[in-house]
Amino acid sequence: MARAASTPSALLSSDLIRAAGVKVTRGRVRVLDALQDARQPLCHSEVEAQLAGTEDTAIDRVTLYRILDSLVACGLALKAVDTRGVFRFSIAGGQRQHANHIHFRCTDCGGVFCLKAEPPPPPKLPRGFRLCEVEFDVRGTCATCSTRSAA
Amino acid sequence: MARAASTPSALLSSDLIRAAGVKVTRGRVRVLDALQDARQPLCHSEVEAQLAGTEDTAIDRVTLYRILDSLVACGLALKAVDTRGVFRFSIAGGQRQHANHIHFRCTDCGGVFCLKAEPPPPPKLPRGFRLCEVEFDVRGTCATCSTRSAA
DNA sequence: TCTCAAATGCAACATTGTTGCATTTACGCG
DNA sequence: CGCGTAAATGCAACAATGTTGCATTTGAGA
Repeated sequence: MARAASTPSALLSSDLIRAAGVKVTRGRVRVLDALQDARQPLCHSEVEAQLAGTEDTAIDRVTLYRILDSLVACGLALKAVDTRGVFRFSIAGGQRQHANHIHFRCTDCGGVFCLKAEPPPPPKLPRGFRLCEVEFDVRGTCATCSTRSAA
Repeated sequence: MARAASTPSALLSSDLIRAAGVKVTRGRVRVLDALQDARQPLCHSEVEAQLAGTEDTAIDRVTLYRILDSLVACGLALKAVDTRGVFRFSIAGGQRQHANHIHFRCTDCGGVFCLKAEPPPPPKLPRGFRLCEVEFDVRGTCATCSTRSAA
């Protein structure tokens, strides 16, 4: 059970969605809950799998794509491409919580893991260049994929 | 005509391929030529389009995928994902020149600039994780785009 | 020249994502 | 509370990208 009834997250999700100015639907709440429960960005199929674990009715594949895009459009989620070329979605945390740590990207499963180390300061830029964002990515194989390929 | 007969690149391509330890085939030479002529990484369809501009026979779609992967496997090309989730291929310059510096990616024009600073050492990974590659990307606007947007 | 592993071409398939359209639903309003 | 409407959903079909299996061709070493 990904989200226990004791946690008030369901309320929070619907509030967030309402505050974002879009309709509060069961599908959006469930998807946003799933993204919040996840500790790493999820791709479409992973969200689908998460929801399938619920006893609730399954969400249509296309609808899920549209829900994810709508969450991105209204600023509640972030969309990024993983190393396999698949889109992954994560909750858009309040204040750019992805600014201050390093991402490990598994080249096998495409998973993204947040390392605890903080990224080094940005280097000097050539004259006229304007800095916007710094991203420190480490690529390799995660523990699961490493053991599987070693077998 | 992407590659004039006066340039010795065709020879160079075949030499590179031979030196890489794989068979020198017309397809590999043509694809490597196309990648060398390109000033940006090309995706599968773009390489296909380039080759279609030749009067030579077209290369099969699947074969092109395999040629691109083989060039990557033997170290002659690099494979990366673009923002749309599509794989793009570029020639792997002489000695892994992308391993030891930082990339500045302009969010306006999409251009990639190589900064002279060297990336910091990789952080500690969780148990079982296997490191493969480290990438330090800085995003923002380049000098040209900065002045243009300021106008 | 001969031989064989590697490369190619073709067909079929898999995965990811999109579009069109009919139906259902959220939610503001009387 | 019931209505009306725009948004959201479900379904089918399609599009783009990439992969697998297998028969045939070819590069290159003996």
